[in-house]
Amino acid sequence: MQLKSLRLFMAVAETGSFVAAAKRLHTVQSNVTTHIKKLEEELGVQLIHRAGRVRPTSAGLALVEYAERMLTAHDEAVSLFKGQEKACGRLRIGAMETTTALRLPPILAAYHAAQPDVDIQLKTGPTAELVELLLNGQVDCAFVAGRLEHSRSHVLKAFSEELVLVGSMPMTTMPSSQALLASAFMAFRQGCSYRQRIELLLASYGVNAGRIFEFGSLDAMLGCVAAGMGYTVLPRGTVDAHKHRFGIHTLALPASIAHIDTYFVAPEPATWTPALASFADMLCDAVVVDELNLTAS
Amino acid sequence: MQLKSLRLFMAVAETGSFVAAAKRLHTVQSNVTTHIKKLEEELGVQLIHRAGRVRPTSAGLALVEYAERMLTAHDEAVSLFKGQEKACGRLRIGAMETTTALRLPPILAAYHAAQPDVDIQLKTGPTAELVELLLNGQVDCAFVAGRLEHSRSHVLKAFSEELVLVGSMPMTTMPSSQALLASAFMAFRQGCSYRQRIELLLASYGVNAGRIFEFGSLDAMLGCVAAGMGYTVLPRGTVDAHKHRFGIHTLALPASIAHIDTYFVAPEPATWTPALASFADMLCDAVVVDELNLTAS
DNA sequence: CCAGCGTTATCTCAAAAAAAGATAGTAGCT
DNA sequence: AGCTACTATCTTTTTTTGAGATAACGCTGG
Repeated sequence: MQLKSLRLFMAVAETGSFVAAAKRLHTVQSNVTTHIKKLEEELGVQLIHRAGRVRPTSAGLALVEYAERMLTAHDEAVSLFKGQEKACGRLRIGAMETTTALRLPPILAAYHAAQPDVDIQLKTGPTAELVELLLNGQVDCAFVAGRLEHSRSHVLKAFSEELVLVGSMPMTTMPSSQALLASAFMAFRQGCSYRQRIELLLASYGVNAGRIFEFGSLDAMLGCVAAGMGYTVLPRGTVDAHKHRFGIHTLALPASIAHIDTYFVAPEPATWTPALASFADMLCDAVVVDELNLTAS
Repeated sequence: MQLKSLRLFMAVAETGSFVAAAKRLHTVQSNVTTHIKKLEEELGVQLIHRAGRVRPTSAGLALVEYAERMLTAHDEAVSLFKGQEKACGRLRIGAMETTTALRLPPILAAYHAAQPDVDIQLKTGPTAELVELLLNGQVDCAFVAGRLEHSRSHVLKAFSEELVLVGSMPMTTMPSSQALLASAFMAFRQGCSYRQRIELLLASYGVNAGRIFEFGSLDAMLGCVAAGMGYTVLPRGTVDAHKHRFGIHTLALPASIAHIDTYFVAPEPATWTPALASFADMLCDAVVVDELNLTAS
């Protein structure tokens, strides 16, 4: 059974004429006859009354319902990829907790305004997990810390973050090695790239990674820091946005450790759905604008 | 876009291999490549990741949903016509009021027991209207009084009825011409074949069709006869079934007028859905059994 | 009842497409 | 680095499709 045959069949059913159906689909009457005949042979039943008025038989009417479902699904699939202007369908984004909290809200809002028909799904997790999700095709794109080693991926530097030490008390200098050793550190669960920085930081002070508590959410983590449980390391922007709420304090870290980039990663552009393509487009523009602003200031 | 290509695409998506997909659908790998490639060209997007593991891209996953809808609809359509054993779908039956009341209930019950997946739709109307519905394809088959003149139709004599005169008082002889002239007659609405018999009956008594009241339902009609409004003419079986309820009385009519056959009519068998085919089969058997019973007794 | 008109079925040929096999190229694995 | 298993490409054969010409059919009006 071919979709082409079903289209011809529907045209015959609607126009009540083989000639008219042929004209509508830009072909000749003999082809309509052949296609209908083939459908009839395939299903073992006469689909069209030829005697007198040309119209669908009972069997034909029954087929109409299924043909409509098939053709509608086909048309929708085509318009998903070939539809001009508005994208539709689904966009699954993976992002780190900190990116989700600070960077994503305005981006997603802008995207939703531009593409209201796209169903946005957001998954949060540490970098390593996000990379895994991306490679398994469980997300369409992701925001991760650090360049993806994988070749054949589209990578775009999205945001630059400055990591700061976060504690419950005001700090002017780095706490002593002993103080660090005595404190707990809060981090996202295994695979978080910020966690590596914490370990790097502790190592640079000659301290072995001591107690590291794992958290799944930013709020819980900051809450514990505020309660004096210990320290954490987070992007300055993320902490600033929550400073007042939690009553926490920050200290700049050495540049070598502090600077971290967030990248937008996705498979090759050739594999993108229109929804993803327009998201990447928007992001690219936003980043360029961002960089211009930085240059200007 | 071809359904065949979509099947191959789904097989690739499921098996994660072009070779396996080819094997599953009994073809060779090069054809799988060609079909997928054609799909990709048509939609302007890469559907399958070839590097490393073979798996659907984001765009491919989006297509999967539509492909499933198309292929499911296709499979259902095929099984509607080619499905062995149980028929499914819809069966639209047209029947006269009297047939519906007396003959159809046991038949429909038996059919529903045999084909529980068929959605039965019953339309009631006079013969002329039913013939019209049948010719317009608004019912799949019909029970009508009198042979259908139309050629290219499947016709089966389904039931033989004996018409009787129905009145509110016991009758031993035909009412006088004057009594008939003074009385009203109840009939179904225009197009009812029994109504023609009433007029024939009156004519044979030299009486012009006087007042004929039209009814849409059997119950209403018998109720009015019982109330002494006048006479009607109906199959004996139909009246007998309601005699006690209404307190009405019958009188045999002359054989020439009394005898009337109900036919099962439908388009050519080649146009039948499996649901209609099994209904006609059942009916045919039932009629044969009926005739054997009559012969035996 | 028959001729004329419009419609569908059939036939034919050329062109296009699909299927299958052979081969080359590529990625992952040891 | 070489082996293995996979996909892409190329080629040939076969099948299918599309379009035109023509025959057959069924209405309709005289």
